[in-house]
Amino acid sequence: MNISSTRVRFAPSPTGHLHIGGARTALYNYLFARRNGGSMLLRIEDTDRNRYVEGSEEQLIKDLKWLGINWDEGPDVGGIHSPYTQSERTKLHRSHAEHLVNIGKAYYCFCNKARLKSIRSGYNKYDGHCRDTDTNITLQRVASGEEHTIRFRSPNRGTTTVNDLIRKNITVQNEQLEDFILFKSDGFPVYHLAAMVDDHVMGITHVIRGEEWLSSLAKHALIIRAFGWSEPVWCHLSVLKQPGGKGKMSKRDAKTEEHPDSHSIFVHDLRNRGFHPGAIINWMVLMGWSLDDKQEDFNLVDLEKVFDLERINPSPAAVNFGKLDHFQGKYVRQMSESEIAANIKPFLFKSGLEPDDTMMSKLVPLIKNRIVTFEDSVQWLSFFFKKEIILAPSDLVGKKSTIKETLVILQQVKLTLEQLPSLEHENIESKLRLLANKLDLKLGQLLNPVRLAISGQQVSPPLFETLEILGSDLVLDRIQEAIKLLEDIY
RNA sequence: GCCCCCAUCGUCUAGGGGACCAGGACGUGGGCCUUUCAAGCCCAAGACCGGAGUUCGAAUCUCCGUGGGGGCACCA
Repeated sequence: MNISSTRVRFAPSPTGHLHIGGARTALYNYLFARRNGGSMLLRIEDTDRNRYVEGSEEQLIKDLKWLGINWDEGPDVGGIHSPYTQSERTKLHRSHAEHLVNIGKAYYCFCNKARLKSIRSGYNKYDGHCRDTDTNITLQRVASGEEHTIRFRSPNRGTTTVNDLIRKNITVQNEQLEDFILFKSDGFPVYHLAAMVDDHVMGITHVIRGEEWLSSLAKHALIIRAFGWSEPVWCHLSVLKQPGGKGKMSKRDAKTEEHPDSHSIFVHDLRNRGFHPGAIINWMVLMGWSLDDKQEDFNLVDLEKVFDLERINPSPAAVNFGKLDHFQGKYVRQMSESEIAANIKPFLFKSGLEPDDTMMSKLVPLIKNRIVTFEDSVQWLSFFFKKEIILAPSDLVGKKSTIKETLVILQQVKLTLEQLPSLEHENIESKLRLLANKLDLKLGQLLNPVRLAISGQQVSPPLFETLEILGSDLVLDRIQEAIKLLEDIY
């Protein structure tokens, strides 16, 4: 085994759905590991039993895999450092906490929550009440089963300096630190201890995580130094901000009047909306990282070759859903038509439409430049499948037109189409162009009532192809229906 | 209240003392194309947070403001 090779981890807590902030952290870890020929681990940090959400671990794994982010070791695939679920490692954490007590770097604390609450009042730090109690006494109290925690003995003078890869040296005054808890009275470790122990034992070389950890970085470095271990390379990613750039990205669906182009920040919602994982990856990777001033289109394979921690931008990035749409549209346009068909199908079925493959192969070319998400296909195509379409007669009449004119147009078009042996779009086009000419109308003026009559919509895929696919029975029926409606109000 | 981080077009960013009256992308406005809507192509508007300092020279280095963000638990 090459013990010097790069090892990174994504270590989420199973408290809810994966959102794009977490996904982006996972992505950066994954890419960095692949770039360096190293290993990526997934570790579930579930030491807070109160916040545990049933099923979220499975969902998280599903979402990551869907995005194409994989790992070499983890709770689902195992590995030489199993288990990868933190709550199953508490014995290890406990023994490490006790070791710190033995070497004088930590101590048992018997203060109850009521007392802590009373001394804290506001932002006061722990007063060190149990810090200097005689060891023989504390050991006895622990042995007798008295409820206790283990606290880290923080230095109260001097400074602690830690180096972050993209932020350089970060120095804190030690007097700012308190004797924080390493091990809780419920028998579980606190994150600070558990993560550092696991990272060390699992051979993690680079810790790439969110900015929210920056303020406890000194604690983590102090723990590692107390054990006498060497530190990983630290790399703290900035947070993601709301679309407008004001405030932290919020978990609620951000689609509002202010941000009409917004989407949910949860990966599984994006998936259900019909986004392609590749588009999401391309979009996410650029929030806080760039290669240069030339290339913005990347797929996972590209990124695995060029991703670099040094080019991460430390300043917070606002989420821009418009750009997600852009990458998604681009993705669709470069996909093959059969691929698009395969992606669209589930959405059509979900809406109760039942396309077969030959139908799909005719339809996809008409909409592939018009859809953004795969879900969009539903509104473009549903009138092809419905038995009846709902029409308001007034919609049939264009703004600059009259009921009479519209009626004439529809009647003439119907007549023209009836005379065709079969509906082929080239043929329809030449005949209707002639008709427009004859009636002294622009082609658009002639076509719009027809579009409405057969689709029920102001906008539709290109009309001539649409008529061909619909077939003459349906087309003539719908035009006749529209004529009837107009006659009723005329 | 205290600590820490960050600061280039509306947004994502390039830039790392002279190559910058600051480049690209999304979005926006306009044009071309056109049967609607798109797609595509072309054009345009649009930024170095403020103030000191260092320097022959500052978007770039330093300091101070200001603004934004993160954190200060027997949460992660």
